[in-house]
Amino acid sequence: MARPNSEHPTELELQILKALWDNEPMTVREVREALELAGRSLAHTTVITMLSTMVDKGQIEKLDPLQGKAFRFTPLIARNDVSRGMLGDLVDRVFDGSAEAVMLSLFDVKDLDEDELAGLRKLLNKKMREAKS
Amino acid sequence: MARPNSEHPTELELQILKALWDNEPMTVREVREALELAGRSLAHTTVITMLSTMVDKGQIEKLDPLQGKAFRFTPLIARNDVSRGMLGDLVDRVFDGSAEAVMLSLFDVKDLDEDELAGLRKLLNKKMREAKS
DNA sequence: GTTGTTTTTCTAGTTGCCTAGAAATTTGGC
DNA sequence: GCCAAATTTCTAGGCAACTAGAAAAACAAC
Repeated sequence: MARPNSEHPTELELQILKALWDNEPMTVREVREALELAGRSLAHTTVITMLSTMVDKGQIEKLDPLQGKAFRFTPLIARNDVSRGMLGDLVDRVFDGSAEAVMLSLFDVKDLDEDELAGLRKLLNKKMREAKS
Repeated sequence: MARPNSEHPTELELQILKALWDNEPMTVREVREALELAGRSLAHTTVITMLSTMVDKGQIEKLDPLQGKAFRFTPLIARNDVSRGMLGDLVDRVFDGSAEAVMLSLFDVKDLDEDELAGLRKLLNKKMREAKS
């Protein structure tokens, strides 16, 4: 019985994607340095292995070297698509699809001050105006 | 921030917890049937193994049989704590802690109608009134 | 073209999650 | 008490994610 295993990036894949989204394309060495800064120290070969599997999965693309010898990598999937997908998955799996439940938990998770709450309401109002047309 | 238990239940653990939250305590057989209804057919022994490890992890508690021979299991962790923890984790990991980004994605994830949006705004207004005191 | 560095390929191991069978135990029915 | 059925214990294995070393290949520089 195969696991449902949604096609969301794993934790390390996500960290790598975030680095690439911020600054694409990157060489293996650059990715490794970015991970180091993010507090994840990995061997060079480990990063290579990860990038290879991510290419196999179609998450990123391998670009030929410009002048040197190092391949460069660039993301093939969009940040918004990934975050939307992961949020949607969580909403369904944990909150049984209830947006209200998510919102309530969100209040608990982060201690939002008045300004932030006002910002959220602004978003909401905008969305409501859109919904009426 | 709210990050006491960084150990989240796994997917199957979550499914079992949801069954228990809805209807505790439950025997192994009852849990297995609930999982079956949820579309996850497992061998009896598999369910037992899972429940045992969940007891070891402190997620649930094993209660002695009442009249029969079957142990009963009841959750030790609250639904709200788990969902809050998992949402908080996602917010940090994927959305870099931005509640606004979550909200925007939430609009994309679910096609909320006017009533649902109104419900969300109601929640928000209530929260804002609370924030002022 | 030889040397030393960087990068890549190949290979392999560890861990956690999930899976379940065989055997042992317990219970209910007769 | 004895047997069949249900339940639990013990044990084991597969897979995905993550990790990285040794060896090979590519390159820069002389």
